[in-house]
Parts: sequence; C-alpha cells; structure tokens
Amino acid sequence: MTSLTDLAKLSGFSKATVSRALSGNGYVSFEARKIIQDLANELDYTPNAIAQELAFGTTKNIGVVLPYVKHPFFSQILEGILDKSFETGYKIVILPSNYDQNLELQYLEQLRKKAFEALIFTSRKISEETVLNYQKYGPIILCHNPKSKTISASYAEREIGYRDAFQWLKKQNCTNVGFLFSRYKSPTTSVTLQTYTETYQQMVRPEQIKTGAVFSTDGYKLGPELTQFDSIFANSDDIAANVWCWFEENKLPKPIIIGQEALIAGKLLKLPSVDNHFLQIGRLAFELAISKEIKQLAIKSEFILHR
Amino acid sequence: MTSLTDLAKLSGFSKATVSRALSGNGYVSFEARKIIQDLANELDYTPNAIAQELAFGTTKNIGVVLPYVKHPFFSQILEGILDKSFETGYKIVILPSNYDQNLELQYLEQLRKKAFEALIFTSRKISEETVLNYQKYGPIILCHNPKSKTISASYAEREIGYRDAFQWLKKQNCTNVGFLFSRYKSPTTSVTLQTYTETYQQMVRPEQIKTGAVFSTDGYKLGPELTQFDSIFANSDDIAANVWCWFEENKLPKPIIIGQEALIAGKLLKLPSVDNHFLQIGRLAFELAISKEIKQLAIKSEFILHR
DNA sequence: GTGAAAGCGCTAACAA
DNA sequence: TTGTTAGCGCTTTCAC
Repeated sequence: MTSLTDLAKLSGFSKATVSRALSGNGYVSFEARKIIQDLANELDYTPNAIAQELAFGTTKNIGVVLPYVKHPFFSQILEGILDKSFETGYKIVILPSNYDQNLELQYLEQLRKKAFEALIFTSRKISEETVLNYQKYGPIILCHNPKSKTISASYAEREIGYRDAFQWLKKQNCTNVGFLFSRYKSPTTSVTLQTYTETYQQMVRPEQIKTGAVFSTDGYKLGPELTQFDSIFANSDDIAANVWCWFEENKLPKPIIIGQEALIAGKLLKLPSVDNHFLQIGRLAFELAISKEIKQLAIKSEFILHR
Repeated sequence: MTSLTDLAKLSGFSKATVSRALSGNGYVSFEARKIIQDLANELDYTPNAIAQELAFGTTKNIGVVLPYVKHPFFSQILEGILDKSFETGYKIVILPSNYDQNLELQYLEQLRKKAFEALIFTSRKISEETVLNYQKYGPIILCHNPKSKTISASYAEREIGYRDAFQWLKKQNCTNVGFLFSRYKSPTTSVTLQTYTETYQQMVRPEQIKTGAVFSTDGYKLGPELTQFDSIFANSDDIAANVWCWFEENKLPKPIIIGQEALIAGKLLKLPSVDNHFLQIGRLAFELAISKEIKQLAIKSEFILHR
C-alpha cells in the first residue's frame, strides 16, 4: 500500500506537490508532474478513499432504508433510486429494516455519525417525530405523505387511483370488498380505507380487513379467509395473483380481484391494478436526497383496467 | 458538530481519556467517565464514522455489482447477501453495472482505493483475468463457476437441474427446443447449451437461440420468433410467463415452456422450472466476502415439475 | 512552482 | 488512572 507520503519521500517532492500533481488542482511544473505520475504508476499508487473522505469531510453515501427487498413496492423504489444515483457518483447503501424500530433508529444514528450524507426511508415504523429530530444531521426523505410539512418526501398520491378503482368496483355492483394489507396501522392502510369510505359513503367493517399480506405467497395463505367477499382489493399484483390462484385451485367462484403496481403476474391474469409509479417516486426521492431544499412531491396513482 | 477534540478542551481531559471514556476501551476513573459522558450528551456528541474508519484503516463496506436490480436472478442473490450482512454490521453498497465493462473496472478501482473491503460480482462482463488482478486489493467473490481456481465463488451448479429438465423434455418427445437468453456469450448460455448437447446428443442449431431476454416483458416481445418450437427453455419464470401470455393472446397452440427460479408467475401457470437457489448463493457469497479464505462453493440446481 | 505546516477526527502505544 | 505523542492519508492555505 503506497501512500502519498511514500510518493513524496521517494520523489523528493513534498506531499503538497504530489497531491497537486495527481489531483490536478493547483500549479505543478510539467517535469515534476511527469516524474510524480510515473512514480505513482510504477508503485501502483492510488489515493485512499477513506482518507479523502475525511479530508473532504464527506462520504458520498446515501442510505436507503428498506423493510423488505423482494417486495415490488421496495424494489421499484430502489430501482428508481439507483437509476438516478448512477449518474451522480453517489453510492447507495441498503439498510434492511424489517420494520424494526431499533434498527431504524440505528440508521438515523449512523446519519448522525456521518456514515451517510442523506437517508431515504422507503417506509418506516418509527415515529415521524423522531425522524424530524434527526433532520439536523442531514437530509432525510420519506416515501409517504408526511404529517409535517418540514420534511422532504416523494410519495404516491394514491387517492386518485384508489378512488377510480373503488368507483369502478361500485359500478360492478360490488358491495362487500375485502382488503389485503401488510400491516394494520400504516399510511397505506389508512389512505385506502379513507378513500373507500369517501367513495362508497360507508364505513369499512373490521371483518373486511385482512393483514399480514407481505410476500406473494401470503395471498395464497389468506385465501380461505376471503371466500365471503364479492371483490378483493389487494396490496400488490403478486399477492392478487396468489389469491386468484387459491380460488382457482379450490374451484371456487372468483371474486373481482384488484392488484397494485401493474406487475406481470397481474397482467397475465388481466387483473385490474392501481399503478402507484414507484419507479418515479424512487427517482425523485434520490434527487431530493442530494438537493438542499426541503420539498414534498406527490405522484398521482393510476387505475388500470385492461392491459 | 462537536468533535472529540472539543470535548477534550471543554472537559479539561486529554483526547485519549475522552476517547477511552466514550469507547469503553482502557481505564478511566468513574468521575472522569461521568463528567465526559455527561458533557458528550449535553453537546450531542457522536464520533465521526469517517474518522473512525480512517483510524481503524477499514470501512465496513461490501460492494455488490449488479447488472440489473429487478431481474429475479439478481434480486434473489441480493436478498441472500442482505440476509447475512444484516447480522454482521457490514454495509452493502449496490453497484449497478448494466454489464458495462468500464463501470465494472471503476468498481474494481474503488476496491483498490479501499472504498470497499470486498466486492461481490453477481455477474460480470469484464474478463476473469482482469478480476484476478484486483484480488490483491481485497476479497472478490464471483457468482458463477470461474475458470481459475484461485478466486472465491458461490454459484449454481446448473448442470443437474438442466439435465433433468432436458431429459424430461426428451420424454415429452420434444425435438425442437427454443432457448431464451439474455446475452449470447455468457457462462449461463454456455452451460445451458452444453448440457443440452450432452443430454440430447446433438448440437444446438443457431436458429434455436434467441437472445435479448432480460426483463419479463422481453418474453412477450420475443413471442413472434418462437412459433416454430415445440418447447421453450426460458431464462426465468417471469419471462416464461410472458411467452405463455403471448401465445395465449394470439390464440396459438402453446409449446411446452420451462422457466427458472420457481417464481410466482410460473407457479400460477404451472410451468415447470429450474430452481437455481440464488438466495442461498447470495448468502454464501457474503460469507465468502468476509472470510479470509478463497473457496468455491457450488449449489445444485433443481428441476421442479409440479408445483 | 514548491514546500512547510496545519488540519480533518479519531485511535493506540508508551510514559508518567 | 491519565496525558503525551505519533499516526491513519489526504487537502489546502500561505509563505517562499
């Protein structure tokens, strides 16, 4: 491991000159530059990234907190983030959370320690208030509609897509919609139920709500609990497809099934779907992370019927 | 931003004592420790991660080179890697490559610069030789069967699963198999063709090979080129499902379609599939990355018929 | 054009 | 138990 100091000693120039010669900042004579560069090549020298970061006072790391990786929601956002990060020289560090508050807090602490320049929460369990308190250590971006207006966010404005979906369900004379969620309490859950209530002008009964739908196969597992409904509003196409599959295998008449994210599995079965444009949301989240402004960007969801 | 130096000055103790008091390494009197800790809390002090890394001489970063993110192959490996990294305190940095050799080289250079402690290539385009040359800068793990035995790898031993699949195809009297690949030249491509040749005892004709199958929808796009075959061997379930879909929509008789990775889309359509166990491969790749040994681990693929 | 020196923030060996 | 000192590797200001 040759260091800049080594080069300085061996070449006879000072560390400053060597640094200038190699970085291209500041004046160095042609001869000196040539000597130093040749020596650097010969000794297989390369500047140490950590030392540079310390001297510059900043890593080019952005942390992305993801509850799960395979979930379409998160993998789409991630893809959007990578899309954009790519051109900028920032590194994306994946921080798996599994909705563990302690973990989420650890990641916030790492932001404080300057392990990251910014943090993107694709979702969170920890209180919004706690997150707000960490903003002083660096930009934090949320991927849902925050209560506070003083934190950056890029999120799906789901109301529009949901409203269109529910109106369509209404037109199909569905009166008993079953809902599939990952968690009982979450921004997604509440916005779904609220939009339903507004569209249908009636409250959702507790029996209509089924939780624990996280991975594709959960749709299959939950099948037995869904026979009473005339329609199902699932939280992703993959899960919707699994529900479909359960009914098919049990030779039961299928309810109308609506998915989300416009994925391949849903397309195959021609299930209606709400596309929340998470790719775009990820892209915007990254841009917010490297910008100095605090802004909130809403992306309108879209109900897709025939694909 | 309070630094350790600030704490030292304000508390009247030396930097060394402050460091010891806060890190817990070495002897510090109760009183001193209390004073320092209180002051640290009061001033909202936290050690700077970059400075620590420099002092320790190492980041806890592992870079993972991924050509694409949404591809099932890569997202499964990634999930396996995260699975394991999770318990260890290592951070996983995603490095999108899109099979760009320059990019891949840049990532190797970053390893050299100590931006990462180890590098995992889930796939690569750059020559194996080049990669070998960078091993002196840190552990590098490949996710395919390398020619050289002096580099670590965790990979799918696809032969077994492929052989079973081709034997089964043979039993179904398929004589004209179409192959879907992402790239024409790749380790996957060659092992597939070779296993086929061995099982069928005949060469693959160039017309049997279709490339450019990367994303799910590519299966649909390639549909028109596949009508001549009595069976299709696709490079993933998602792509296989899309092929299925194209035939269905065009009301054409379907060939036998075999997918890979045992994904939901394939399960829905009851397509046979070769499960390459990429999750496990990812887990092992991570363990190799943090171990000091050079080892090669092969995971046997599995042909799955009825799911 | 070049170099000395200070600084980035922390750790650790060695004395005291 | 605590402080002194050197060091991690690089950047940058400011004289010369």
